[in-house]
Amino acid sequence: MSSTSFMAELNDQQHQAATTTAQNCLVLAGAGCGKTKTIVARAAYLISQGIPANQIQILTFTRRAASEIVTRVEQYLGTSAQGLRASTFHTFCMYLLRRNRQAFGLENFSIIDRDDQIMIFRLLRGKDNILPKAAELCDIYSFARNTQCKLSVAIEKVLPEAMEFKSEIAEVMKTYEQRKQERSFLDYDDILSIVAVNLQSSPTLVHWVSQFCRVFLVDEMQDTNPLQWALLSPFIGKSQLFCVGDDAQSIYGFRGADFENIHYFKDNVSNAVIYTLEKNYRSTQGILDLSNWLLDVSPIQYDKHLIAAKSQNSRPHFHIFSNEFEEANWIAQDLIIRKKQNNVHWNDHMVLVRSGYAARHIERALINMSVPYQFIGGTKLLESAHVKDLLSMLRVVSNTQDDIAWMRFLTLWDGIGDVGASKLAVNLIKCQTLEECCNHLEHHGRVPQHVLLILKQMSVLTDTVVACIELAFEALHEQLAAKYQKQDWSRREKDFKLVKQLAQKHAQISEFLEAYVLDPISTSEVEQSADHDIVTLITIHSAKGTERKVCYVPHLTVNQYPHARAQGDFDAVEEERRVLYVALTRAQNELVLTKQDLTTWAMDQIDDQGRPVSSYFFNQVPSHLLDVTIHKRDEFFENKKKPIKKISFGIDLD
DNA sequence: TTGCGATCCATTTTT
DNA sequence: TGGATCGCAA
Repeated sequence: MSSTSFMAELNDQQHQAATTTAQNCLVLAGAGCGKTKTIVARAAYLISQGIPANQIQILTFTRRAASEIVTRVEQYLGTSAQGLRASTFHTFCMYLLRRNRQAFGLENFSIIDRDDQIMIFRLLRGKDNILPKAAELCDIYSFARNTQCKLSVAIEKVLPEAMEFKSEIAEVMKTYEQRKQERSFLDYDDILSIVAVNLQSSPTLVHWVSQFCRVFLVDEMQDTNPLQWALLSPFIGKSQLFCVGDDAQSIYGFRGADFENIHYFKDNVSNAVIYTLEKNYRSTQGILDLSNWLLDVSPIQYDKHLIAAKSQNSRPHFHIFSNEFEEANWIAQDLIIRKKQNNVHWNDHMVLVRSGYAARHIERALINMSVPYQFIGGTKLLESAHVKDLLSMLRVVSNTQDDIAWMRFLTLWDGIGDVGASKLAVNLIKCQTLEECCNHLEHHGRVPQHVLLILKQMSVLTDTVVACIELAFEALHEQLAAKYQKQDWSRREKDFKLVKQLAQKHAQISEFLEAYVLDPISTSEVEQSADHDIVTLITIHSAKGTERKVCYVPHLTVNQYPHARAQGDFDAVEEERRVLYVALTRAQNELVLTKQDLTTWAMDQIDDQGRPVSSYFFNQVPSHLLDVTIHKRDEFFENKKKPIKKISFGIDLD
């Protein structure tokens, strides 16, 4: 498609935004109103106006959104958009850091992921049980970094009950930062922070960046947190800012995003022009009616009322089962029936879940019934324990100072536990070369000879990543097989093939490691090539920006929407509402909701004083918005095709 | 100190 | 369901 015919597809509002002459602007757009399309169109327009594609930087919040945009750009603009960059904030910052390490005061560094962070916190925290768990400390720390707030504020927000240990927590945080400094570790937040801090203090640096980033196109603006804003704000007046967002889809509060941020845009950017996109091209009116209703009953005024451009209509279906097993099986079966009867593609179907945990039930059913699927948002290939074990060898080869990797590697061997490993690691990071490290370990005697030999071999092969992975596998496979024998080793073993496959694209170990800390890739994404016709199982957070003809939203029970953990916290419950809103608005033609509880509605939970502390979003859903089907337990077992009776649901508010 | 077995436990979301 | 944690023996 040529870019001119692509521009012709836009409606007036989209066209106006895409061709604006404003230096800075904010596009407020509801779900399905063509946000991504407008961003792509903006890029096309700027290119047609003579701005080189490689001076346009698209920023997104998640990797998935970034790759979605890349696909759309390729689809619509083809080669004319070559050189256009679309990346997450993190990848963008890494790009800057790599291009000019000195400017950011960096020599060597290793990027550590959340697991590594947790490991450090675990070491620092010790075994005494008073302090919050390592993972919780990690969350508090990260929240404080992302919102640029005081520790006490972060504790209050993330884990209020930990307030009494504030001074101890502060001590741990201080040591954590020292430790990172000593080892040249950068955590996720450091990547953004280093860039932001340097940009703010150096106009030269801002100027340098703005030369190849004349335009920033920012997607999902509502999810930007103060740290990310600090990254963008130095460019006000230097580069163009074109930001797109929807406050009703703000679901990253836990990462420090405030859904009202977007409303402050005008205050922060003096000459900003605001555009609004209101027409929804994605869904049927029935789907939008339910979505609109969900926002309407919120105490927060979202002031959103999506209107469908589509004329065809269909009400969402709500299927109720007696247990989650039947719920999951029914979904798998329904997928099969649709595929057979309607001759549709698996591709047109998506199952949206709240968490990786929730996906398991569905996954099992899909596997049992042989429905081909990919799961996006679960445990990532390069985050799985066995792969990290293997990568720990590459890490120490790449950086002998990486004590976290040393510990992971050392604890694999018999006779070395936590304590022994950390003592050894202290000595190992004093060594200058890997050779020295190996000698030290040889002397110690617990790590097998042949493994040390392989380690030495790897050190001369740092620019042959695949060979290193093969060597590492040779060194570890026996030990790993024993370690994971009870946790389906045979399946895990296959993952190493995928790792090798990924490694082929990379020349240097360090580069390979760096790339995959930021993009650990879900296992099924590697296995299944993108054009495969398969069902997508996805977490709602990963699903922003995607759409399918038929969407299933299971687990619509009490304590799931809103989630039990959010109960009693007004902001958290409202964020849950937006999460559900995002899920509902993914569907183009059909929306199928399910839950596993035969009671048609539930009581609001009541506290000691009889005040409601939580509610279930679907408690008062007007009956005309949904078609409800109740599946009795025995029906499923007796005869799957037996007609099911329809009843009305909830209170009719008409 | 390690490593195993037993018991308990709760189970968001992403870079 | 499996993951984290605890207690105990070697």
